[in-house]
Amino acid sequence: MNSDFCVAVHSLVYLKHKGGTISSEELAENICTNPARVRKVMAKLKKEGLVQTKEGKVGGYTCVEQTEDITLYRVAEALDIRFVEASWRSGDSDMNCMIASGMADVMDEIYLNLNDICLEKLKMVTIGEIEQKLMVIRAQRQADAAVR
Amino acid sequence: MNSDFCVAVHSLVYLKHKGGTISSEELAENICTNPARVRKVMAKLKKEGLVQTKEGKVGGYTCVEQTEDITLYRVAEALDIRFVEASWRSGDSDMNCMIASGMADVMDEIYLNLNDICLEKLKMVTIGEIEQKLMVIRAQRQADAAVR
DNA sequence: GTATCTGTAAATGTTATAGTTACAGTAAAA
DNA sequence: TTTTACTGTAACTATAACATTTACAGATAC
Repeated sequence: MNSDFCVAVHSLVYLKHKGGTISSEELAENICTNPARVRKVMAKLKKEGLVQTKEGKVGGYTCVEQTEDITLYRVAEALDIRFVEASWRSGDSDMNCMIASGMADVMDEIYLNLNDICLEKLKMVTIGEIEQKLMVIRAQRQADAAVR
Repeated sequence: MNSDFCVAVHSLVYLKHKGGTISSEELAENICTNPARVRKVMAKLKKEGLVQTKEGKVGGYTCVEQTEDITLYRVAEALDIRFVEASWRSGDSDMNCMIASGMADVMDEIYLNLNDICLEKLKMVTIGEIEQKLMVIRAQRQADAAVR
């Protein structure tokens, strides 16, 4: 699995938290990657209406105004992420063997099924929740530091 | 995700279906990979008692006799497979930013959670069921061919 | 003792993934 | 209207993960 999903989620949390219009360079710096990669990922999010973009000077990315929170499911769908997938397939459909000829399809089906379960689970997680979780983590860290 | 899981499941189905002792070379041929890879995977299955091995002449691998069927969960555990995992982590724990410093951990937790769900699901799938599914597929193919 | 297997490691190819560079198109601002 | 600072996108390079190949020590049947 490639990590575009991380880039997308990280970007969305950052946009939501900071507010306003933010460039691919600033996002890339925070994510620790390069601006071109960020732009590639964000372009897909835009296509699905999860962010707004603005070209030209003072351009960048902004959160779409919305009452409801974006789920990670929508992010995954926008990027067409496959969480569970095997690039390699065993056997060969041309072989004259029930197992060798059918195994790859059976495994693909299993992986597809697992992937669907993951997507379903991600309907329960939102960008807002992740932002909150990060705030809690920070608070804990500060509390720990104060004790020392 | 590497595809050792495919190799393991394919091998187990083959062993169960054919019966007897089978060499890594025969398994590799059916799976369409190389014997060394098969042996590496099978060694882990042996460690967890999912197959028996025999070295020397007339050696090879055999199904463990068992009343109950092996679940794919046990196979995944034996190989220590991570179905959902990102090799790449965004941000940097040393950065002075709540998001950049905490994001990787939050994402890891999400992936770990998804992985657990997948494992749980695989408790519901057995080697025997896959064997049966392959037999059904073959029967369908033969029926289709007869009609033509 | 020889043949044939497993177990394992080291070296090599191959493919997927991330990074880099570059440039056309767009829009604000000088 | 020219400059500046962005996005969008493509082509190329670097790196890391993955699979293959080769090799050989150890085990066991014949």
